[in-house]
Amino acid sequence: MRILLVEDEEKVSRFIVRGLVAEGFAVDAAADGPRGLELATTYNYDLIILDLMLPGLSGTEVLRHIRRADHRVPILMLTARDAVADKVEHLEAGADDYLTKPFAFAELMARAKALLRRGSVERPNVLRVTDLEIDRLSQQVKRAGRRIELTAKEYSLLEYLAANAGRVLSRTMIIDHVWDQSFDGATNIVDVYVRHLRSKVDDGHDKKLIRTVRGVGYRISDEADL
Amino acid sequence: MRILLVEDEEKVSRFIVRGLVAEGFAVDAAADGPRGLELATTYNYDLIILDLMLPGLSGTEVLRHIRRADHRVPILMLTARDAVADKVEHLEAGADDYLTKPFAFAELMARAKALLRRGSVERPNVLRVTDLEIDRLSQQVKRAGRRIELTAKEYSLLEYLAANAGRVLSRTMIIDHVWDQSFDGATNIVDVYVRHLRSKVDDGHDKKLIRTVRGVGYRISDEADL
DNA sequence: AACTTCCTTACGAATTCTGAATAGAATTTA
DNA sequence: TAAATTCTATTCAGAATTCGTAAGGAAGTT
Repeated sequence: MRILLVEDEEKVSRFIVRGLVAEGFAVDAAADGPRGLELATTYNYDLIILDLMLPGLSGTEVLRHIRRADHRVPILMLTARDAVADKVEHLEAGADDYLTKPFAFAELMARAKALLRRGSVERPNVLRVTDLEIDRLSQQVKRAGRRIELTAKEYSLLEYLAANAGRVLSRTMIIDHVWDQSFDGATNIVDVYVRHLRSKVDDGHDKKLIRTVRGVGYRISDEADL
Repeated sequence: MRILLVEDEEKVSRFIVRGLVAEGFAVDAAADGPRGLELATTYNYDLIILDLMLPGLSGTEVLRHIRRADHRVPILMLTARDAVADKVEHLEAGADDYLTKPFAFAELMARAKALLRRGSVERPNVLRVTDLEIDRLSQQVKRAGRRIELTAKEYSLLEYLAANAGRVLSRTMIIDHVWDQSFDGATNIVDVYVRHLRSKVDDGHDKKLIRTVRGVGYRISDEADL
């Protein structure tokens, strides 16, 4: 899951980014409006968190531009406490929810998750592929009942594969979801991490779950062949 | 434990805030009705202390709005009036208890604690993690029967971890809960306090209770591995 | 002044991330 | 079929990040 944060106050930005990353999201941060708009229109985010008061280009304008480009990405606005009148305006302009500063991070997280849930058909908390079990809340993974220790990136990749079990995911799509914008060029990072995952998830098991689809990408699946 | 105080008289407000903070609560104060209502509906408080006579929006109205939003948070009303009729009216409107000014702080505290206890099916006064015991009322901590002296911050951190035993808490969540928001995202204050706690709680014991979950945060747990 | 508490800073250690290099497998072409 | 080509697997080492810890300063208290 990839999130864009557009926030000029560096302290606040770092604070939020840190929390989101710990929750397992890939986060891009922009410190001003133009940069935020550029990122928003260049990449596909699952959620955009947008501060209203920005230098360069106001959050309001960024919001309008994004919506004009017909991006349906959920947008969570951050507003100053006294801008009550603004709220209505922005919600009409296409924001999906708002939060007044200062706010507790847990509150931001709750609203963000609510927005992320909204669009998706159903977001089960536990993913299962045969004897592989992924608990999204605690970010814990088991295979055949045994706990598997994964790093943040490994978990993020496995979750993405498992959430799309049966479908082939290209390296590009994988990078897009699991890594942040710094990965544009040619890299074999996906291959390397698939290797890591296989050694932890498949090695020692008869049934291999992570499969290569030559020329396309990777797929996790319990089915014999698709 | 988080308390919202809505009180316009600054002297009274400061007096109460100071007392509550000394008792170990995290307190937000609002000086008028609209601000109080906004805070009340935005965050989850464990208790709201609400003055009846407020500028902007009366306490009565704030009370109704909160209840209309179906918040079940306990509400303790403060008023200078002594009219029995009012009491009934407000209790019917959803207030849980009532205190007439002037009052002794001890009495406010007693009623507040009573209200906090009442709703707290899942907020036991004593937290236990194996041989670690945390008494929330006296704020006393024991490990293996031996008393442990903690500073206010240390206690607050430990209590938060123990209240969420088994769950991983991110640094951001911890800062949010134990410190004020708007902390520089780059600080390692949590790490430092975890260190303090470990030296007092875990050092000298075979079983380490406070665990690091790399890339995510910290967790207190007695289970071998979760 | 001595002590306590809170917080920052700094730096080494440990772990994770990443790109590159090489080996190997599958597919296509000759 | 053999060779060439394309794609994937695996390993490894340095970069980057994260974590643990010590030391010390600021502010308040005794």
